[in-house]
Parts: sequence; structure tokens; C-alpha cells
Amino acid sequence: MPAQPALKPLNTDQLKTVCSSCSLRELCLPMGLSETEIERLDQLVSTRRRIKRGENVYRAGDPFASLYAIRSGFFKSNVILEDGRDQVTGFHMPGEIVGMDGISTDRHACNATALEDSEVCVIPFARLEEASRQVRSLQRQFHKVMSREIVRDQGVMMLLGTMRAEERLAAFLLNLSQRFVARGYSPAEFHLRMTREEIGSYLGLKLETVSRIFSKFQDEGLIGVQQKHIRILHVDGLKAMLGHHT
Amino acid sequence: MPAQPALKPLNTDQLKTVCSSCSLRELCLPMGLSETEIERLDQLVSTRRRIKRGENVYRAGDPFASLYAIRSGFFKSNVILEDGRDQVTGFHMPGEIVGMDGISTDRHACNATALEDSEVCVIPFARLEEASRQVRSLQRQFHKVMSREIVRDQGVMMLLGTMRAEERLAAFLLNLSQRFVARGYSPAEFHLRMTREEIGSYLGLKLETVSRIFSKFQDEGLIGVQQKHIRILHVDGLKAMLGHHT
DNA sequence: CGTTGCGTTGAATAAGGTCAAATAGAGTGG
DNA sequence: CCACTCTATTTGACCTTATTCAACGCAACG
Repeated sequence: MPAQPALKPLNTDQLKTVCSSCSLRELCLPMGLSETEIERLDQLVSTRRRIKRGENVYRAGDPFASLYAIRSGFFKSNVILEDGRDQVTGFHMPGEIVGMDGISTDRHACNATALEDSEVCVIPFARLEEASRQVRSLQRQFHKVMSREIVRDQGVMMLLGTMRAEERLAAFLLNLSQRFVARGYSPAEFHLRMTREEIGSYLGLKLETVSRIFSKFQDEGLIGVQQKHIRILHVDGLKAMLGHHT
Repeated sequence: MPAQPALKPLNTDQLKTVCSSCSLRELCLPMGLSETEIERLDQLVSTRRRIKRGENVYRAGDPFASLYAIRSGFFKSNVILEDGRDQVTGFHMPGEIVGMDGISTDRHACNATALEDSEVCVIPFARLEEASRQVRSLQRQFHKVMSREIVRDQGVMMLLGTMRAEERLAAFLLNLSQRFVARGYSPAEFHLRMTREEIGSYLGLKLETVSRIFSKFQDEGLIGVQQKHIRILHVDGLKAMLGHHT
């Protein structure tokens, strides 16, 4: 065998990634790290994986080995219930990290399914732990990422526990909008990658209810909806819905 | 000032704690650690704090400095909403760790309120991070604890998103029962430390609904209820309720 | 022994869910 | 490029569930 690994063709789905030159570094794990520290991260985040729409990065029950930073595309986390229904527990976009559910039992607790053709950076967990034993700021940053996930989940619990259907949808749209802005996209106009059913599952509503409320918001001039294309026309109107529990 | 710190009287609420001799060590942070490693933990978990019923270990907005391992007693995590309502996001019992919500922003995101006179072990976070840079298994264990919290929250999201009122109550009782068993208490008979309103808040139901369903379960012979005293009479009956979404 | 907070219960109501039918797009194969 | 299929979405009518509002009981406590 000739020793030419560097000339290995690139037509596999394993590509070289570098955090230091990644446009998402201010949203992702490298956030707040120095140049040198990010280079340490580059050493461990060595491969990317392409995930086609409908495929999974991992499935519930899979052995846990890595975290995944979303580089492009859009994902849902979901669990298939005994009765076959697909319960959505989150939506994830570029710069976010998925897979942390697997750490506790060494097996993943849910699926991470691509809602469009996507790409993730593979972060081998053992190497991340090793690096974060060496680099204090990386350790801190990783802990913050996990904690942020906990706080985010608690936010969803509050949404599900206290809000009525219209508030949930309004909160959902505002949240998406915010996250798009942070990634340099328009806050007012975006494309939903998920179906009404997935939105409903995530928000604890039926798809018909989601559809009806979108229509209602449209009639009230708050948003424009055309299938998956959303245009927010009156942000303050949506914000005003939050906290009006009756 | 005489140098006699060792003779300092014990009538403060700061007491010496040792994980190595703690009866909860198999549920708590020391889980799975060796004797030597637990001793390293002893060095940093140096103080206990007593929290009286109704008082908070920390409040939303407080600067984050420590995690807290519950040594005895019972807590709720909660957020006070703008309109003054108290939204409960979790119940916590001995051996569980609270405060991880504070890591992400260096401020706590919720309150941790004692539902009865309680005691917590203070785990200064900077020192925990330091120790977990040195002790690989401690690092791993801490990450598992955080991940478990993420998985737990997702379980609650599924409960709120998919279950009807009776299922929620059944799941709630079974969950409490399980956690009591793990702590050496009876699985079948226990005392609720929280009010119907707090249960309802946690489960996304009104207190009247909680009360009604307890009565219904009692009529059906599934449980015995007398105020806050609960006796589970027919575990399988409760389990059978889960997954019957209609 | 009245007060106060918590829990239970009933009746009326509203919010969402269920069922069903019609429509609109996206993708496919000819 | 068109017809066809399949899936997603919208909308209406009706029904179930949980909430709301209200009254009352109970236990703890000063």
C-alpha cells in the first residue's frame, strides 16, 4: 500500500473541518476562546458528516461516542413512542450542538433527524473531555453549552405548562425569528423546514390547531403564511400575545 | 484573636460534610468513584447549609457560584412569572444536584425553594471544575449528572406534550414512587411535600383537576389519598394508564 | 374560636381535539 | 411537459376534556 493518505480523494462524506475559520464560531463551541485555544479544538473536531434529509445523525439507543455541531441545515430531535407516534423534543440549527442526551447512559436517548440536507462536525466526546481537562476555557465553554441546553428545556417546559395554544405559536415564531437573526438571516421572513405536525408535536398541539392559528394570525395581520413560507408582519403584536393567559 | 478555628462552635449553619461517609454517595456526585477519588471530592465539598421550609437556596438572578447537592429535605425549582404566578419546573430530593441552570449565564435562571426544612452540601463550582480537570472519573460523572438533567427535562416535555391529565398524574406518582425506593423509602406509601397547586403547575394542570383526578384514582381503587398522604394500592393499574392516550 | 390556607366537589363554559372532506403543492414516471 | 400520486395543509362541524367560577369542608394555629 502506498503511503499517500494526504492524496485520499474527497468524494467520501468525511471532510476536513476547521473551527478557526468557521463562520459559526461565535455561536458554537469555540465561542469566547482565543486563537490558540481554538486551534486545540481543531485537533479534535476533525471530520464532517453529510446527512441527507430524513436521515439521522444518531438514533435512540445508539451507543454514544460523539457530539455533533451543526454546520449547515436543520434538525429535529425526536423520540418514536411505543404507539409509533413521533414526538418532537427540539429543533436545531447551525451552530448548535446535539447529542448531549447520550452522555448520561452512554446511549442516545432520542433521534436527531435532518429536516433538510445538512452537515455536522463530529466531536469525539472522549477527546473533548481530554481537551477540556487541558484547556480551562474550553471546559467552561462546554459546561455553558450543556447548561444552556438545560435552561432551554426548562423554557419549553414553561411554555407547555403555562401557555395557551396561541401564545405557544407566537413564542415559537419569535424564538425561531431570534435564532435566525443570530445567524445573519432575516428576522421577518423565513422558511419553516418542519411540517405542521412536527410543530404541533413540539408544542403539544394537534396539527389542525397549528394550521388554524396560523390562519388566525394571518387574518389579524400579524403574519403572512404561505405553506412553509412565513413573514412576520407585526412583531410587537406577537410579543403582546405572550403573558396574556386569557 | 486566638488561632483556634478548630474549636469554632457548631451553632452556625456551616457544618463539615464528607462525601466518603455519606449514605447518599451512590445516588449523588460520588457515584462510581473510587475511595481516593471521593476523598478528592471531600476537599471541595466543605460546607453544608440548612434551608428552612419556604426559603431559597438561590433565586433567579442570583450570581452563580456553586452547585448544591441535596442532603436531606425536599425542594422545588420554580420561576416567578411577570404576572406573579409561581411556575414549578421540578421537584428534587436527597442525592440530587441543583443549580446547574446557573452555569450558562453565571446567574441562576430559577429559584430553588425548600418544601420542608432541608440541608444541602455546597459545591463551589470553580473548585469542581478544577477537580474535574484533575480527576477524569469525576469529570465524567459530573458530565453524566448534567446530561441526566437534560434527559429528565426532555421526559417532562414529552409528558406535557403528549399525555392527558390522568396519564400525567399517574406518571407523576410512579416517578415519585421510584425515586423514593431508590432512597430506601417505601414505594407504596409516601408524603407529598407539595400542594395540589404546585403539582398542577408542574404538570400543566389546574389544582382542581389534580384534586379531581386523585379522587377518581381513589374511587377506582388505584390509590389511597388523605390530604398529602398517598398510598399506592395498585401499581400495575397506574402503569396501565400510561400510553392510553384516549 | 375565628382565621387562614389547602383541598374537594359541582355546574357551566371554553379551548382544543377528533373526524371528515376539500384543496394545494411537490415529486415521479411516462 | 403533463398526468398522476402522495403528502401536507386548510377548513368546517361536532365532541371531549380540562378550566373557570363558586361554594363548602377540613385542619392547623394564634
